[in-house]
Amino acid sequence: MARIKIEKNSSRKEVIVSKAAALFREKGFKAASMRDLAESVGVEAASLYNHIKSKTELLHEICFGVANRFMHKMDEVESGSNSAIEKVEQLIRFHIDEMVNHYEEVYVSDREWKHLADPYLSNFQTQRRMYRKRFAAIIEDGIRNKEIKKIDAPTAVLILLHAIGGIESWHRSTQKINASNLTDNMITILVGGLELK
Amino acid sequence: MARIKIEKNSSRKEVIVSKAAALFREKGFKAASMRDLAESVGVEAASLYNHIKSKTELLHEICFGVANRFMHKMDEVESGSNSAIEKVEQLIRFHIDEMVNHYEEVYVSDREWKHLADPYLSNFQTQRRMYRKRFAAIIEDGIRNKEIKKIDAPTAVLILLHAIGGIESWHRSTQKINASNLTDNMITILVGGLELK
DNA sequence: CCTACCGATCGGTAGG
DNA sequence: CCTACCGATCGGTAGG
Repeated sequence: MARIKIEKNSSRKEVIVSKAAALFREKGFKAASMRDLAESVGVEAASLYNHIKSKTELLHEICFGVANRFMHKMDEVESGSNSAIEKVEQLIRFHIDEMVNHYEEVYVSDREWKHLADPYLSNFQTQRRMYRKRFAAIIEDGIRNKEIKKIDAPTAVLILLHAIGGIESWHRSTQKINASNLTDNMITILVGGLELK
Repeated sequence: MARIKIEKNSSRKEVIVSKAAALFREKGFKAASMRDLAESVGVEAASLYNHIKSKTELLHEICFGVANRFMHKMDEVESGSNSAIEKVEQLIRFHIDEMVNHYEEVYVSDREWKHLADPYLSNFQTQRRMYRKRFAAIIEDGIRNKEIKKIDAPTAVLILLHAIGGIESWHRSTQKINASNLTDNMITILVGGLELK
């Protein structure tokens, strides 16, 4: 009985977090009100607080959910035995996959993290900085191995991440064909620009 | 006398718009209050309304100021007699220049335009769509001329614009050397990926 | 999960 | 350019 209740509560919370992500993406964190969210969930605003502690808690859940997935992927890619250029392509494909399948959450964690409160804010910023450093280290490996052009690795990382994260049409192309087309174009343009000729 | 007063007012307004851009960039449009802005200008909140009509008017000024500059540059580039790849490079350099010299305004017009009210909102969206179409048309010319790889032009435009617009470190590198380094890297990575080998 | 409600803050106005 | 102030809306709580 208690077990079932916990499960019900946590799935209810997941629904709220997911609806919050959609709302925060559409209106921005500050402009989205808890009354908006309540309406989209189908309850009164006060009822939301039986499942969550605060509005910012919703933002934590979204931002760290995304950050954790990226960190785990980075662990996986780093420990693999692929070439640097293959690792870069793996990461690009993962980012695209995240944009296609978790568009709202990724978008929000990318553009609304500034509204996190401070123990979480600096934690998030640190994770972000580390992720980028590890990504740049892979590119630097590739430069040393003569797989990748001699470019500034941190700049290349920013270009890759923003190029992918900026495309708003990912979520419109849930049709796998379109997403796959977009992905191929992306890789051609981005990796084509990186590969040693 | 009247002349001088008008000039004083308009320069006062320019200061307010500029301070607003810095504040909107830092906190986001919704989270930045008119009281914050008043403090940064050095007056009481109510006094701002002798120079501006509303908070959203500030956003109009910022967004359309940027949009107009981009449109004029596009006119200039289009009417030139350079090759397609040269035109693309001109536009990239202009975007970078805008990021270095008008960071706050460009950042805000890029990420806070959603908060425009509706006659302005759709106008802005249309201008944006048109700019991207004209940019894509240049790339398509380049593809036809065999200057540029056969890629999807609209996707390439989004990649270019977001790659440049996403770099937060532009404004930290007002030292011309750093900006120039960043620019060269950018061109190498982006155009290098576009040029026909 | 709801009704009822609170204190804080917001954009903006009146009047001088 | 300021003081004084308004109505609306916000995140969140009490109590059931």
